[in-house]
Amino acid sequence: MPARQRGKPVVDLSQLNPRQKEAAKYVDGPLLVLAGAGSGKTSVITRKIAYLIGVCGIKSYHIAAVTFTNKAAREMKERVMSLVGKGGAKGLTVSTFHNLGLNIIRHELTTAGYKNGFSILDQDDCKGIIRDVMHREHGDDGDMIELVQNAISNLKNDLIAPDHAIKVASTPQELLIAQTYSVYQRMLKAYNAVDFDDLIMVPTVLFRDHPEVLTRWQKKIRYLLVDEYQDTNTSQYELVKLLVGHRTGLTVVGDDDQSIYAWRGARPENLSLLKKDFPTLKIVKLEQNYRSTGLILNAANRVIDNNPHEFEKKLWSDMGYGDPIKILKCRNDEVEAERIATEIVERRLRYGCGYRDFAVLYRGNHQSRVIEMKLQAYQVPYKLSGGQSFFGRNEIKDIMGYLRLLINPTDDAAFLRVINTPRREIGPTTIEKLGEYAAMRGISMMAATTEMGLEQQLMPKALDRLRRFGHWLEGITRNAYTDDPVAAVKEMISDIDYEGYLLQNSGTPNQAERRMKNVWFLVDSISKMISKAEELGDECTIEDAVSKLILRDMMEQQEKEDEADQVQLMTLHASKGLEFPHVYIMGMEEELMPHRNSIEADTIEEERRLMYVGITRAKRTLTLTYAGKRRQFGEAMDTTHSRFLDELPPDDIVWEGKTETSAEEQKQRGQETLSSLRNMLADF
DNA sequence: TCTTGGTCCTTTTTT
DNA sequence: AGGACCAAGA
Repeated sequence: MPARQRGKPVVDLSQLNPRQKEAAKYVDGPLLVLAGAGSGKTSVITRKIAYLIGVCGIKSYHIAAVTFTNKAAREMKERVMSLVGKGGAKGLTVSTFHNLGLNIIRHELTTAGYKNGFSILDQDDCKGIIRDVMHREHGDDGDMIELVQNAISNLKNDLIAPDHAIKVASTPQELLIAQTYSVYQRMLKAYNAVDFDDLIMVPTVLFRDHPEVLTRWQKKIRYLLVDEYQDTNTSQYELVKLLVGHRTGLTVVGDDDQSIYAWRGARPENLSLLKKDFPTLKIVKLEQNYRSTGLILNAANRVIDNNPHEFEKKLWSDMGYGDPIKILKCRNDEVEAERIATEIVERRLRYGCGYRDFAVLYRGNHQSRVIEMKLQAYQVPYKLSGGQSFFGRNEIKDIMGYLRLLINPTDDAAFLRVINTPRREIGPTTIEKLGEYAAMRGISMMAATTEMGLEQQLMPKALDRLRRFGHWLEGITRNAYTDDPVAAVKEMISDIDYEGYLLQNSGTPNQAERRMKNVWFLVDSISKMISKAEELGDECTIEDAVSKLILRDMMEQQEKEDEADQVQLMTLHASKGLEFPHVYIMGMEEELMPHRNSIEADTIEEERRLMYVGITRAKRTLTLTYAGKRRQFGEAMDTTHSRFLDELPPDDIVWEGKTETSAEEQKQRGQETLSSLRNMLADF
C-alpha cells in the first residue's frame, strides 16, 4: 500500500538480527529456516507474515501458517494481529495441520466422500471400534489392540490405502493389521466419521486425485509457512508439497534437534528431503539464542553433540554464564519431590519471583503424582498441564457423546456411549439386538431406534424405551439447529438429569459438584466459541464448535490459567516451545529418562533430543534431579542415574550427593534447607 | 440391575 | 499403590 511509497517502512524488521531479517525478507523461492532453540523463530514467522502482507502486497487471505498445536497457532495469530492490526490479518489462516485438514474436508465434503454432519473420533473411540472389529473378525483377545491401532495410524501417516496394505503384507501379523485397517476404514465411512489421521490423509489423497480441487486450493493459498517442520509426517509433507506445487511461496521453520515425535509418525528427515524436492531451496540458520544463560546453552550443546547431525549448527548466547547447573541425587522419589518443592519455596523468596517462573518437567505423566503431593503439602499453587485431564474425564466424554450424536446420528460409537448413561434401563441384550437389526438393514443404530420392524426382535418395554430415547434426541437436535444451540444443549443436560446421575455415581457430593462444574465449563466453552465467532463475523454452528472441542481447541481455559501465578508441571514433550526462568527436570534415571522402551527400541537419539528440549527451556537456572530408589508398581527399586547426566560438561556442574551420601548427611542437608528457609521467612 | 470384592496389570510421549 | 476389569451376589 501507499505507505511504502512514502518511504516509511510498513513493517518494522529493525528488531531482528541480520539472519532473522534475511529469513523474513526472502520471498523469491522456497526457504528453510533452521532455527535453534530460543532463536526467535516465532518472531521471524510473524514478522514475515507481516512483511508478506505489508511489503509484498499479498492479501492476508492468501497466506496460511501451519503449526502443530492449538496453543502455538493461537499465539502466532495474536502476534501477527499486533503487528498488522485486526483488519490487516483478515482472512489469514493460522491453524494446526489438523484444523487445516478439517477445513479442507468441510469445503470438499462430497468430493471427499462424506455427508453433512460428520464427526471426528478421538483415539478412545477409535480404539473401541478396532476392538469390535478384531473381536468380530478374528475373535481376538484384545491384547493386540494398541499395537494394531498404532500400526493403522502409521499406515495412514504413510498414505498407504487398506487394499494396498493387504497386498504388500508379508507376515500374518501384517495381514491381520491390514485387514483390520480395511474393515475399520469402512466402519468409519459408515459412521460418516474421520479419525485424527484422516484429517490429514483425506485432504492429501483428495488433492492427489482431484487436480481441479487442488487448483482451487492453490489459488487460495499462495504463501504457506510451516512451523516445527521436523514434526511433519509423510502425509503432512505430501500435503505441503501438493499445496505449494511448482511455486515459490513456501517457508518452513524447524530444528532437527527438537524432533521428539518420531513415535507418532514424524519424519525429521523431511527436513533434508526438502533439499531434494525443492532444488532451489535456500537455507538460513538462526544460531543466536536469546533465552538461556551461557552455561545452560553450553550444556545443551554438549548433550546434543552426541547425536549425529545432518545440519551443523552451534547455538550461542551473549547473556553471560549464569549459575552452574545443579544435579541433585535424592534418596528416593519422595525426597526428590520434597527437595524440589522446598527449593521452589526458597528460591521464590530469594529471587523475589513468582511461582509462574518455575517449571517442573518429567518424562511420563504418572510422575506428576509425587510432586503434586509435595507441592500441596507446602501450599504451593501449581498447574498441571497436558494429559487427558479434561477430555479424559468421564463426564466430559458422556456429554461429548451426546453432542456428537447430536451433530451426527450415524455415529454409533457415540450412541453406544450414551444410550444407557444415565441409566435408561436399556441393557446389553436390547443393544445387541438393535445392533444386529441396524447392521442387517445397513443403517445406524440411532436410525434403527425409531424404525418399524424391530417389533419381532424386542420386548415391547425395551422397544418403547428405545423409541422414547430416539424421539427425545430428535427433538433436541431440532432445537439445536433451529433455535439457540446452547439452550438446546442445556435443555438436554437437564432432561437427562445428568446432575442427579453424577450425584448418584460419584463418591462424594463434592466430587459430583466438581464434575458438574466441568460439564458447565464445556457448555460455556461452546457458548463462548459461538459468540466469539459471531463477533468476528464468522459462522460457528454447533458442528463447528463440537469439532473444535474434539481437536482440543479451547481458548478460554488456557488464557485464564496463564494469568495465574502457579508452578508449571508438565511432561518434557509438553514443554516444547515454552520457556521458564527456573527449570527442574526430575527422574533423571536410566529406564525413565531415557525411558526403558526407548532403550529397548534403540531410539536413544530421540530421547537425547527430548533431554535437549528440556534443558533449553531454562532461562536462568537448571536443576536436574534423580532418586537412588524409586517406587515402581508399589515396590522400591534401585536406580542408576541417567547416562545423559554424564554427557553434561563436568566443570559447569554442581553434583550433589553423587558420591554416596550417607543417610546422616542427607538428613543434615535437609536440616540446612529447613533452617535457611526459616531465616528467610524471619527476614520477611 | 447395581454393588462388591478380587485379580491383574500398569507407566511414554499426543493432534 | 492404585485403577480397570470381571465374576459372583443382593
